[in-house]
Amino acid sequence: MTPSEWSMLMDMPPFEKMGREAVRALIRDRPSQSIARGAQIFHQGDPAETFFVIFDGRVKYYRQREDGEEVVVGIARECESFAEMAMFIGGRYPVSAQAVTDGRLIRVDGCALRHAIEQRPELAFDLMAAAAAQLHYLFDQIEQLKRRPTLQRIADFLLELNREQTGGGEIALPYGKALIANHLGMTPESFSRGLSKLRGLGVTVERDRVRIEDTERLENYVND
Amino acid sequence: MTPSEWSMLMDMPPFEKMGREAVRALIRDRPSQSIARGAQIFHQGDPAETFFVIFDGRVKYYRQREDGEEVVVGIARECESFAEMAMFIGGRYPVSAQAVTDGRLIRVDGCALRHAIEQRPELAFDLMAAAAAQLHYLFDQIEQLKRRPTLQRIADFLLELNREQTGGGEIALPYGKALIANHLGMTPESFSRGLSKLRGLGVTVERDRVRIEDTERLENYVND
DNA sequence: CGATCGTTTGATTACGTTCAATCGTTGTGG
DNA sequence: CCACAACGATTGAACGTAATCAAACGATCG
Repeated sequence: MTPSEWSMLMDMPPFEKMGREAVRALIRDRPSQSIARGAQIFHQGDPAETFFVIFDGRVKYYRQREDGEEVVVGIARECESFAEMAMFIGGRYPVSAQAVTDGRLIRVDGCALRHAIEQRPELAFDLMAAAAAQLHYLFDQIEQLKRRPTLQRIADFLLELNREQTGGGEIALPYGKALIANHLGMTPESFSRGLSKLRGLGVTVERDRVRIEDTERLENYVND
Repeated sequence: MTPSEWSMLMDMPPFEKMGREAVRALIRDRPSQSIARGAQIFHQGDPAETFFVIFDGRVKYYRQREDGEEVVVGIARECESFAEMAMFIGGRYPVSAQAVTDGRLIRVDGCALRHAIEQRPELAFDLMAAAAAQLHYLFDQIEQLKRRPTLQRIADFLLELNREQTGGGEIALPYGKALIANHLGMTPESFSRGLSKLRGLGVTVERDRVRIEDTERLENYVND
């Protein structure tokens, strides 16, 4: 685990409140590990004994349907943790997780975390805040899926990416378009066509680079 | 608060682990209250100082859009708590809540709950389990919205209701069809037409009574 | 009885999916 | 180095599903 990974970890709730020694005890013998694109991190239904902190890369979590189709329900990025809550219900992961880029992450043992909480109950609040944020995010997603057409979902997604990145209208799509489409709840074809239509509102796409001419315009199209 | 309400409360996590005295302290001066159909319980964006336990009736929670349209993201029923997590993120409710039937519920003060957790950290695990269950439920919903046509969503809903109720194929729809339609992410018209189509699979509808001739058949239609 | 609300039914439209073909890039082996 | 697969993305045509708009129906209530 590199010094930068340490500092990343120590800036995150709930670790920042624990102090260096406690965190060291928490993750003791588990070093951070490199993960290759496509690597399976866990499967839906696996016993959930750990959760994860991503130092680098992206991880999709998704449900696997009987017919083999995947439905993406979220994508986590560096500096985020995920599956924190799985350990508290039936001890099984409710989704599968797979790396969509090369990256690095660390596993945190769930039992150790429980012990830490029992000793310092305040830590529970951080976890609950994370859960609440996740719930909030899913509410958003449901609202979008229910009442927003594909074009607006795409525009929303681009604007959100823009906010996360430079904010200057120059966007790099962080993963393949098929995955984005799945994430947004549409087919790759619809996503592609949607991007084309957005040309009419000052959006140009080339490869995985997207350029928004006028952020304002797109925003108020989205909030029409 | 009636004795039956007390026993309902004392059978629920996290209260059952707290003991009668602690629970009494937790809800001290707040009696349970009757709620009329249509009563607003809280609005999206309101400061979240309490959460709720429903003794009787149903409560929808939903997002309010700028254009005034409502998008239902969940419906809670008797013997369930809701909004437990809202207090841990920004202190604002992320959704609005409204009673869809007459009913009774009780407010539980968030600060008092926090103190209870600080004294008995195990309680946090119950809350986290509730959050995890909620997350699980929302994952399900997203999967359904993304990949299931209206007919299957309707059939799923009926089968789920059947499981909750008698299990014998006789179902009473617990609230208006327009609300069910919204909950399932479709228009009332589509819901109505869907019910009609299900006649072909042995489902008869009359008023708010639904009868499933052959549960098996419907189930394996859903899981085709 | 007439008014209102919720539900149903009908006709039409629009949207997004599906199926299929093409294009462009990347990577591989001859 | 080039030819050729393999993959991801795009484009096109046709279809199907659900939304929309509009009207009728039925129950409940004053």
